[in-house]
Amino acid sequence: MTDNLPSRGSRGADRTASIMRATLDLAQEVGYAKLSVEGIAARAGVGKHTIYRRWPSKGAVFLDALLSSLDHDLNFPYTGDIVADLREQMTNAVALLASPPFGRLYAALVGEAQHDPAVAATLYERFVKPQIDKAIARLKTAQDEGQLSLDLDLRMALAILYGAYYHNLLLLPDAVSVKDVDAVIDTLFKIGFGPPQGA
Amino acid sequence: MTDNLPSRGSRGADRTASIMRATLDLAQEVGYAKLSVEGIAARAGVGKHTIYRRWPSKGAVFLDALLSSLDHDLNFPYTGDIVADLREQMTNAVALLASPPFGRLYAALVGEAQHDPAVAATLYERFVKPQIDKAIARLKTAQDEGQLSLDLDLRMALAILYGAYYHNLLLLPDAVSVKDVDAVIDTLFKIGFGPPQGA
Amino acid sequence: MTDNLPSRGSRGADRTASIMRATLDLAQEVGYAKLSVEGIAARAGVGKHTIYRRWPSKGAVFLDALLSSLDHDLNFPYTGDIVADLREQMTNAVALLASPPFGRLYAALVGEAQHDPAVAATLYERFVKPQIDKAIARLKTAQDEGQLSLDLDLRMALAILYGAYYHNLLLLPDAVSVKDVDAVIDTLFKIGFGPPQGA
Amino acid sequence: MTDNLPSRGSRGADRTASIMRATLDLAQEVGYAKLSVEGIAARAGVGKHTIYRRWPSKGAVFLDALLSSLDHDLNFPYTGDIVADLREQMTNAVALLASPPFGRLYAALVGEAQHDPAVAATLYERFVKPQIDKAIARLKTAQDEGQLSLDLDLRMALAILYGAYYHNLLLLPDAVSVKDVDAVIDTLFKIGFGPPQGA
DNA sequence: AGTTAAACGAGACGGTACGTCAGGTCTTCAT
DNA sequence: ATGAAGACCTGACGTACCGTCTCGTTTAACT
Repeated sequence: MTDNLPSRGSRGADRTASIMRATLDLAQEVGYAKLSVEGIAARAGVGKHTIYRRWPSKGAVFLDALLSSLDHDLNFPYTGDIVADLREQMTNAVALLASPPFGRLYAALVGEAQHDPAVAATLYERFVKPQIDKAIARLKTAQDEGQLSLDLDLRMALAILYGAYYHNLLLLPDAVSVKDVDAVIDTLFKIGFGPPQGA
Repeated sequence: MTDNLPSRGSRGADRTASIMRATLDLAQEVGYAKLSVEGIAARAGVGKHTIYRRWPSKGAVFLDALLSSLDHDLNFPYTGDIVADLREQMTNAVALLASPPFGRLYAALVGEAQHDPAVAATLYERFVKPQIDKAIARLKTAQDEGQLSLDLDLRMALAILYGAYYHNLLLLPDAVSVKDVDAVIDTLFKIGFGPPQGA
Repeated sequence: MTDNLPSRGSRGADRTASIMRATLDLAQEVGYAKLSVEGIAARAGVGKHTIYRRWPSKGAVFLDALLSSLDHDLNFPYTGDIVADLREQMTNAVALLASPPFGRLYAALVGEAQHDPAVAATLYERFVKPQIDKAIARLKTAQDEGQLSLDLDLRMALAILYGAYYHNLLLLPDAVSVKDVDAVIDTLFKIGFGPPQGA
Repeated sequence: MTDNLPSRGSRGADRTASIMRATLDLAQEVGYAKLSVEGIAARAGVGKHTIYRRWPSKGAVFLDALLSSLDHDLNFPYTGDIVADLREQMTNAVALLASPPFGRLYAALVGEAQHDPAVAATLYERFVKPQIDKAIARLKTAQDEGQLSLDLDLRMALAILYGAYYHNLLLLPDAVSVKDVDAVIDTLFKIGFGPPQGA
């Protein structure tokens, strides 16, 4: 969606940038629910059609605005220690996605994806799947190196690792903290769900 | 919300029931996004005001309709085996919340909660928190019985257990299956995230 | 169109009145071409839908507003002298339809009727035909009384009598004057189109 | 307006012709009300700017298209008999302006003139005034020859002669017929509005 | 023949208004 | 005196054209 710029010139890019900015600004000011294409257009000093020419819905604009704004580095490091690397990446991810102002906005985006299949598809293709692929690749390497059980279903492992974050972000009233990452990783890698060791 | 029935008589209950039914029917037919109070009123043969008198928003009606429709038993059994009991309850829960037609509707409800704080609060109070409390109680019992590590943060453990389901329901395009419950429980209780046992 | 008031109460009449007033005011201020339903609604302090509920187009609102505002007496007197009676009625009519502010507005209405068949039909039914019928009746009486030739096609005679006014109003840049009525009547009844009498 | 061709070459004339044709075609297909500069440009295979370079508004394009298409001979013959000559010219004029497809289009043009002063001015200068001037000249000759009363106000006489046609074209639902010309001329020149001759 | 400047098609652009839909409030009437 | 019906104001929707403005591309006149 970002790349359907008109091939004609650089005007398109300028408009796009101001629309993205206006979208984020407004979303933070009034919340996603009260965001409107009309409002974005007015704030960006742009005709409504200029928005509809590029995006099919308010959700799509918002998705682009949010994703392009958090184009930070969420890649996995490789130190040879899968636990340390996971902790590092997840801490970065949660710091980005759970801290103001992006936490509520990202939650709103995931929420909108439940109502709009197009947003869901784009969110998956543009953000979720790439992140999953990178994570799976790192886990696979660790598994090959003997750091993870060969019986581990990596996709399920990933859902478990990240699931706690989504569970808390989307269902609990309290904000998610980066410290929760440590709790998750310690629980999964050190403590375990089984009965006490000494038993 | 269900209980602010008019004290006058039993007519209120009838209206409420027909509104709930109309809401669910419409939600399944056109999807949550295209649901409207206007449509619900028309379908239920009821004035709009009769709905607004009871609920503050379409999300609230939908929440009531959905929760009251899945008023099934999601309690935890007690057989003395925490793994078996968790498996039993989670299987029931996922069977209910992930299978058609409730899967997408429940996802839509969680999605709406991201946009509407009132819905979020009600969903939490009426459904999420009670379920969490019951789960925590069961886990606590297991911990006291020595079936779970004393180091386990039960709230985090719960987020991990259920998180995988929410992660997959809300982010992945594929439907969630009850078989995933077994995978989660096996992964957490049997396989573990650590290096292979024999290592 | 005026009478499709809701049978429910008197609110409708109030809204209708304020819409009519706003329409006329705006039409005089900015001209018919720049009149808009949106503008009328804003000026009348009314939702657009309240207008669309009653009228199908801006032309229809304008027609109602204009016709109901000039609900003056355009009936024919009966003094026994057809020439005097025609002069009287036509003078009244032209004084109303040709003088500010109604002259240009009435011309605009006739103009709109050329673009919108619904406006044309309503204008004809509500205004043109009733006026024609009254005029024909008066002319018929005069014919029966021997004041008009029996060979006279009354419908054509009427078109000729009034035609000059419409010709000048719609085609000439200059304003139409009530004095033109005398000229028309004198030309038709006194001077005639034939060669000079003495010839 | 037709003659502000580019001094550069003959391309301009080609474009103008295709624009005129597209305008008339579209006007007949969808009616004047739904005509748009955008539609004309698309139909003519021409950029919008090419139209705006030549004409200030859709009304102006339409006026040019219509007038240049009916560039027939509406001049007055001179046989020495004013009644015959008037009958001849008016029959030609009405045959042109009242018969399909030009009748409704010409009415639409007169209608548009009521909304757009520029169209009104151009219509007057380019069509109405020249026709009036020719008619006045012919009437003046007849008056000088003793075929018309010296008391006759020729401008008013003209308005009366043509007025019936405009009255019927613009106000009545029925189509105007060339036979009406005979009725008008017979009424004015033979029958007269006065009382029966024998009286 | 090569250069240059206009006219050109295409269509993006900021706007205005369209006609529709739903939100949430308020009034009327029937039961 | 409760509730169905629905009028009402508001605000946003997504669309259609407006008239202006670049874009590159012909195209014809003038070097």
